[in-house]
Amino acid sequence: MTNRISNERKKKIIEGFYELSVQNGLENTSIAKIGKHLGMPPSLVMHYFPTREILISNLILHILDQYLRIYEPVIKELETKNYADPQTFVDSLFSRDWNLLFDDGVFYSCYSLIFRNDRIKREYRLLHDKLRESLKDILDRDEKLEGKDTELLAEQIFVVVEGAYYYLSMIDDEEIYDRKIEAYKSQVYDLLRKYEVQHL
Amino acid sequence: MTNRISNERKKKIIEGFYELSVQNGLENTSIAKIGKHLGMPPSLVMHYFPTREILISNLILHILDQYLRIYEPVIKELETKNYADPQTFVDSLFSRDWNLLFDDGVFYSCYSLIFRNDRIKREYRLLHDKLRESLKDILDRDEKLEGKDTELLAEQIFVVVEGAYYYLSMIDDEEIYDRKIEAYKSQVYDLLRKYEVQHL
DNA sequence: TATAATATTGAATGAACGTTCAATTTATGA
DNA sequence: TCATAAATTGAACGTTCATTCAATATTATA
Repeated sequence: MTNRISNERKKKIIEGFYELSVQNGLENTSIAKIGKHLGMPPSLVMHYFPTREILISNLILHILDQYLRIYEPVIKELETKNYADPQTFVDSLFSRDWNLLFDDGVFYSCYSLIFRNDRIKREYRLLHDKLRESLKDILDRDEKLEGKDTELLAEQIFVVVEGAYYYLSMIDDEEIYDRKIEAYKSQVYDLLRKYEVQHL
Repeated sequence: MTNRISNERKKKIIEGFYELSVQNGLENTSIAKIGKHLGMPPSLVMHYFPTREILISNLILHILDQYLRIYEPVIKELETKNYADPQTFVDSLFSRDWNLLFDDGVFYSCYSLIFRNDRIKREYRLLHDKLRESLKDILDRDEKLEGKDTELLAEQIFVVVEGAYYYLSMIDDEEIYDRKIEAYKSQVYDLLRKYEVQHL
């Protein structure tokens, strides 16, 4: 392959960028630092990513990709089993596991860029809409929700999930954290129940 | 007063910092730029805020202060009238007005700092807890909610509000924006209704 | 009014920034 | 194997950064 080396390098650079951003923050991670971290001159970094803006843009694609990947196994499992259990999906949304796989600091740093960069805004929007659609698909397979506005329900569930993690990021105390996450989870269950009951 | 000039200067500097951050982003606003913006040498900025870190810390206090001030009139009104109408408060939470008074870009930029700065995290936490307490106070005055877990209700309402604005920041289309905000509002109304009904 | 404290200036610092470029090494395809 | 293209190097660019400092102007206090 002509561009095998190129692709590998690009991947390594973005990963290095991500790692350093987790440690020191996005705004404190320079091209020179990335180069040093990977044992290459900054000019090589710029050979693959001509400007810092492009570099950041690719970092964001990487992050959004990782984010989507977190949901993948759950979505796949539900698809192969061909059995849709919304509760399982909701549980996985609130599971601690994937919180460890992902650094919210970098995610929110990049998120804050949407306010002055329309392309980043569009990419972020796309990710969130994809996640909502995935949930809608799962909800649509639940017979108890037949004929219901599952799009709206999915939206409402994610609003709770996203508001929950926004606030949870400020909580250090594990006990409080766990208590709150249970409260949020039951808030989502209530939503599900409300929709199920409605057609009686 | 000995430090009248000092206080005025400090205020002006923070306000200038905020204004430039709205325009160009927090990470692109340097001490030199703040000085130029206000017609003073950078050394004067540093005379009042010895390091950039202190400057940012004060910017955050300023932002949190502004944030709280948005809710103040509503809270005051409800207190003086001594009549608690949760719905009015919820409406004001979703009113477009205060969205114009406040720049979410700077707010989220500062928010992203909580992940690597414990003091900032604590300050952000404090703000959010204050807001939750304010809502709880209002809910407690509603006889229909007597004996209910209003603390939990307030928490659940804010989770929706915060999740809502997180997602709404990605929406440019006014029509979609308005439609979504109505959906989120009724989601909160449902929460209120659920709690009211429960004791029947 | 004299003195001490504070506010303000402007020049200077070295470090780090993103970026450019010409030269060199390595890999690829004919 | 040879030519061409891609990968890699290292030095250099001008700019901006946060910060320091000594000197001067202004204000407050006694």
